[in-house]
Amino acid sequence: MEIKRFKSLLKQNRHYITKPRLSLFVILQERPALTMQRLIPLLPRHDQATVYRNIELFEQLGIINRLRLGWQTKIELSDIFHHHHHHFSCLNCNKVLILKEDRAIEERIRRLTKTHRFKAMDHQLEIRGLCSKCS
Amino acid sequence: MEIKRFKSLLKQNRHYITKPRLSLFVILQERPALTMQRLIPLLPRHDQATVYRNIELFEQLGIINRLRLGWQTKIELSDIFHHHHHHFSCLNCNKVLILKEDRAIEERIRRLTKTHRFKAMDHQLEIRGLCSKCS
DNA sequence: GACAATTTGCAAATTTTTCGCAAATTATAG
DNA sequence: CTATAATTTGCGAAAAATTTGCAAATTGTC
Repeated sequence: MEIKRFKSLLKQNRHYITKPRLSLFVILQERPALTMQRLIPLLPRHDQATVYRNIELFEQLGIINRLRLGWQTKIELSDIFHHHHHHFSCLNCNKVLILKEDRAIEERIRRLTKTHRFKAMDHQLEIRGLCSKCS
Repeated sequence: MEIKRFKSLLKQNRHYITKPRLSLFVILQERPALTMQRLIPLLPRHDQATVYRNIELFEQLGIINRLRLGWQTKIELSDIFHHHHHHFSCLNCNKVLILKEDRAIEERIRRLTKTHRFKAMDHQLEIRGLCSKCS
């Protein structure tokens, strides 16, 4: 269960396990990349300030990533909780398609970071264009 | 001169070549990825509404890209005007390093999009972590 | 269960982005 | 070069998005 790891991640960092945090996590698990505007109404029992504060916290803890996909900034669970993947976003219909991780690319990235002496923590690849329906 | 191509791109799309647009373009050429907050004060002779409107226009025309680099959303000229490249951003000092394009990755991406029947227009890769100074 | 610490919800403030419109600027035609 | 038509700008104001302060509620610890 991912939720277990979520909880222990909070504990490890001395944050409380609260209802708003749990619901937020569950929603993020169920849905693909979401904008803030879509996310907030999905948590009607909690204040939007709470959502903002927890999204901020989750980002700091590496639980989520904020990505610019197409024209919008969206939020999604990070690789710790989802399988690592890349995105294809359609500039016309705004849909996002998940591309599963590609060995060759991953390997190449690992090399690159080594050469440059970075300590890479994660990476994201977005391909933008038109999906099969829109082109 | 890039500025020539910039102008003809505007013309092609029946937009006027105006002073605010020219200064905006020049600034974007001179600087690496910028946030809106940094960009606006760099154009003190023009209203921020004008900057917003033109950034919006530039994005539609593909002149710029908005990227989420590290914790911030930044703006930079697109591949049409810069050499295609990728980003490494440091989560500690917020600096962004440019990684020049990598043949292997590019090739792999081309394959991927073919397989999925996307019409890919561009793509971006961001590697996040700690730079050599911060790690 | 009691106590201490953190978090929440709410209202209000702040920041960011957008809008309407008159005046200025730009392109086009003569 | 000038007149005309169309677009864009600057400004103030509005709207939207995000953050803050603080009392009350919730959570973790003993």
